[in-house]
Amino acid sequence: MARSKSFEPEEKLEKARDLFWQKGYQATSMQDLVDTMGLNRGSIYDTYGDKHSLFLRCLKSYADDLLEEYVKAADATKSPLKAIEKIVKRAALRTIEEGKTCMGVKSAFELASVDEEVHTILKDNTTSIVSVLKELIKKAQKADEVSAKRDPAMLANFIVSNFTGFWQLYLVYNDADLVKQQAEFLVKSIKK
Amino acid sequence: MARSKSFEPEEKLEKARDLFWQKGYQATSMQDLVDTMGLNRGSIYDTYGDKHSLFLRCLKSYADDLLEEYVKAADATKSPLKAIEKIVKRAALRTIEEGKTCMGVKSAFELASVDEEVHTILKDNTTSIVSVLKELIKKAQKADEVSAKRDPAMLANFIVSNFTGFWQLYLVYNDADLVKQQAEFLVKSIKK
DNA sequence: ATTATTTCAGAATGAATGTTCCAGAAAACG
DNA sequence: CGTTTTCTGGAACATTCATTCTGAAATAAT
Repeated sequence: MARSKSFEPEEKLEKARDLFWQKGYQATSMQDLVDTMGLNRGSIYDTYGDKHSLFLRCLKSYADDLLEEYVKAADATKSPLKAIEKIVKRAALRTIEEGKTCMGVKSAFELASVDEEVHTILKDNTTSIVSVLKELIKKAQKADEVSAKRDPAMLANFIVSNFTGFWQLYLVYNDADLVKQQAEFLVKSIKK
Repeated sequence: MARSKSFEPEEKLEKARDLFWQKGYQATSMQDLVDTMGLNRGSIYDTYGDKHSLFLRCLKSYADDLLEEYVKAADATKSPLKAIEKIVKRAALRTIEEGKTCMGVKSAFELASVDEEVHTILKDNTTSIVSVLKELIKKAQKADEVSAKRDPAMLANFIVSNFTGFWQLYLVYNDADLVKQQAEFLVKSIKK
């Protein structure tokens, strides 16, 4: 019988994901991937297909993890407004602490306009995250923590689009306090 | 005597800028530039230097034009709050109407973390635009159109970072109404 | 041990890349 | 006209790229 696979595909995928995440799609070469994944060229092509397929799997995995984090944060807290606050603060912290710009945002601006598959992944993911926030906002409105006059979908999109703003500000200014300040004001804007 | 230059460097630069703007830096090849600028390879290298120098000139020209637009919009209106509103609505319209994502935002996410010169251009430009908004906010506060409690610099950054959010939302959803809605809410957030 | 399959290192391929270079045509002015 | 410079098309060059292929070593079950 045959020799069995000796590496963990998911584990190697994570290394690829981190590399794409850091460098972007185009700037990452197959040689970079061979070096970073510690895998043979042939093994990569056998297991994941070509560079583009590999990237899609990485992006999908990133998006799934991200969504899961939001879902968990939404569940973990009693007060819906507190949950929103927690999510916003968490987003600001990720911006500051992760050494590299959100893979979703980066990929959106690099590829979403020319790569239909990338666009679909990002659109679905954004929609899911917006949806989580929308439900929280509805709950917050019922609990009278957020003005009922506001459209929940609109607010949810506002929050998510502000996260992209966090990344851009931090990319340009490298100023952690500035991002925290923005996050605080975002929460204030939602409340009233 | 010598033959004089038969093309207008600034006019050709504009074509290069539009191409970089649409495709991004890495995805634009010298061959693309030769085709689009309608110029010989040698002429491009003679006049603008290599690809990277050409890109920097394009980005600088884009950034300068953008800043000028903001300055004009800030001057043209009597009421400072109306000027801010105008600028925000204008940003939303640009997002919707221009066929391509803001060159500054795109370049930021593609290059700002690895290209010091790009980073400097974008940082300076952002600072200038934030500064224009900051002055408007100060005036609006004196005219009692905006709460004096808020830090003008913080609000100015909030506005600019929301513009990036506009681009991201439109990139993902292609929904003009959504962006307009976001712009309206942004203005509301500033006022109170 | 034999056989089947996966691993690996790296060569080979073919296309695309940025850049330089060259020869000739075009233009401006004496 | 003759000289000088800039234009052009395109060849040339050296890299780099994604991808495929080769061949041998490693592994696992018969």
